[in-house]
Amino acid sequence: MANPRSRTRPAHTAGVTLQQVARQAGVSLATASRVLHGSGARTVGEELRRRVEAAAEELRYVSNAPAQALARATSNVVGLIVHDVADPYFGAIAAGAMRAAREQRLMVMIAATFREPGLELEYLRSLRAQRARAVILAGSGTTDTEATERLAEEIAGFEADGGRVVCIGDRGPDLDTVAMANRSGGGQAVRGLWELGHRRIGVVAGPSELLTVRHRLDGARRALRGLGAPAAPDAVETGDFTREGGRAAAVRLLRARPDLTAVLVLNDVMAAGALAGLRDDLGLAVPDRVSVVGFDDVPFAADLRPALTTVRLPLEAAGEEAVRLLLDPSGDEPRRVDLPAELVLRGSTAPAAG
Amino acid sequence: MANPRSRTRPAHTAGVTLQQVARQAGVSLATASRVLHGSGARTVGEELRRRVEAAAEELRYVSNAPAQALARATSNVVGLIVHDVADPYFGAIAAGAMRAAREQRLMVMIAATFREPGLELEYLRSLRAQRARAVILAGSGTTDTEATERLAEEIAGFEADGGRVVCIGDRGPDLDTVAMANRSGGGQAVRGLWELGHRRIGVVAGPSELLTVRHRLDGARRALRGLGAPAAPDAVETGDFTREGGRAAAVRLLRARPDLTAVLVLNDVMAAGALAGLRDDLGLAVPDRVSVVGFDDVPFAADLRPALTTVRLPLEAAGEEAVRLLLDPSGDEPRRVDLPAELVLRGSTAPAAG
DNA sequence: CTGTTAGCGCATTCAA
DNA sequence: TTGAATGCGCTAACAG
Repeated sequence: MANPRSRTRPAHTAGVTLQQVARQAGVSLATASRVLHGSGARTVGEELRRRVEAAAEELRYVSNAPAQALARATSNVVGLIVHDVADPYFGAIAAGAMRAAREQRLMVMIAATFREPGLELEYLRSLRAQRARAVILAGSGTTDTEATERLAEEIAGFEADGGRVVCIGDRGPDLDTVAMANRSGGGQAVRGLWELGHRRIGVVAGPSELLTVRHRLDGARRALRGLGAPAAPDAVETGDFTREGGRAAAVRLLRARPDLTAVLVLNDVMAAGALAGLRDDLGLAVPDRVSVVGFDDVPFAADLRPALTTVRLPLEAAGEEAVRLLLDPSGDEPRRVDLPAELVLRGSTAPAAG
Repeated sequence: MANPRSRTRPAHTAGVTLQQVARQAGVSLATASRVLHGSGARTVGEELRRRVEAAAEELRYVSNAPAQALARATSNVVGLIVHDVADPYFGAIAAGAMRAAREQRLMVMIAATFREPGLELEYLRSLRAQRARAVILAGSGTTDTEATERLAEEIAGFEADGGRVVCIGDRGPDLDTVAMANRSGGGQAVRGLWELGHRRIGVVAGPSELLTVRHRLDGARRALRGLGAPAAPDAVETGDFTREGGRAAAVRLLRARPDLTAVLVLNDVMAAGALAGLRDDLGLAVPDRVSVVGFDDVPFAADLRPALTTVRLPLEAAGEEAVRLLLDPSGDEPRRVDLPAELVLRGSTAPAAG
């Protein structure tokens, strides 16, 4: 029954330690530490350096990050809290963050809340326990003041311990944040439709407690008002930030307001669902009967048919910037990086009929 | 210039330690440890327990995971190495893994190699340094024996230290693996096309050094042979596992072999590109002129137009199973979980013309 | 340039 | 049930 190369192993056969490497190289622990983990400064002689390196190689030494973290009181781990890694929006942000992290030799610990409200707090706490050097809050803020309050406390605690926090999207004035132009994007979308002749424009929105949704919607409304749009009762339907949520909301919207000639959907994943709903559930042609604009410009947006006109957000760049902010030692002032939005016209929009 | 709530902070104001909690509660360090981190066993009296909990709460104690990891010689961190988090294939796997990790109260450290060959090894090493309790290798294995060899060594070392490794997709007979039915899927795709009357079937493949590609292709070829397909020179074009790679390869393929009536594209992301290439670059109607089958059934596959017929793989389940294997203490025998593939017929395939 | 020493925060024997 | 003591692997003064 025994394998040639047996896979049995006690909990932890322990690994090779720095001490062992030092002994083997005939130097002190400190010297071994200096050559193997020393911060650049060539403060060790050629000969000893060589011996330590040889010993490490020979013994297949692997450093112990937790021990280092303990001794140094700081780690090279950064946390990234998202709603859902499978969502292309967060996938793109995560990709950007990981690319930047690689350059800085940081490891990324990702936590997904799966949109469960309390989990963000819980994960921030876990990341704090891990002594992550910093945490990126990639998900949207919320109008739930109670939750926001508690999160703020946790953030303050984390920062008091020397950790850093960067938010993607506004969460509060005294936090470092990378802000994408959600308001401006909402405005651009509406103006784009307006220029195509659309006057009755509806909106399919995500959960109204999300700040991101609020901002996008706000931008759209402001633009509408600025354009002198009829002060009709708002044509806004809300759904989950998912494909099915978008589908259902779009169907509801156009059933209630068949006079609409255009719909702004506040995220591409929902827009994919909206396109399906309009076509399959309602038999409405896009863009001939109704134009559709999405938000985010996730990778598949251009592959939908009709190709989705959408507000492009620099998602990967946001992830990269967040990591950059993390490392850039800040003074007393909170930092802020603003990233632009840009309307990308594709096939899902057309001039208003009539 | 100073802020009301000043954001200045020394490198690490240190956090509250267990020792402090113990002192505040008037108990020993050991007792505090037992109530706050104790493994279930109610080994501490009501009274003391209460006092410790109160002190922890009051002091806002946050445990120090690196210190625990050091003392216990084991952590609650698992690593997940993928090619690209923004790729929906890996996004889905990651989502499954994170869901399972949550149930087990594990933290997930994700590393993305961005398809750079050497990085997998490097990250495995880093994860080993982090003393991750286990690592999931989600990317495909390779035919590069040199690299495979070195990776195997690293894995062996990691396991010798008590770490566990699970591969998604075959990498070797003595490794725990979650295998998705790539061969079977390739066969099903071909048989599906055959039943629709297609006899001249081409393949758009990913990088030929990837085992995943090999297996899918192998399954397709086997099926073709079994069906008595003409032993024509292979109609296979290779490209990157990306949208653009798929587009270019599909265009090349149909330029070289305009007689083909169907194309199997070995992954959905490439298939999206292929659809675009056939339509926009070559003006070939799908499915009327040529049928297209993808692989994976990523979320957007059904939203492409025509909706993509594809081989569905249980991606999320694979991620979940991998975590499950990780925790399930194994005996000496390597484990293996086989997950099925299933052809999903949608609009991108049609009966062969003529 | 190199070695000695004293912790980092915690889990865990071992005694009491 | 509780506490005292030891060490996990490493870094960072501090001395030489």
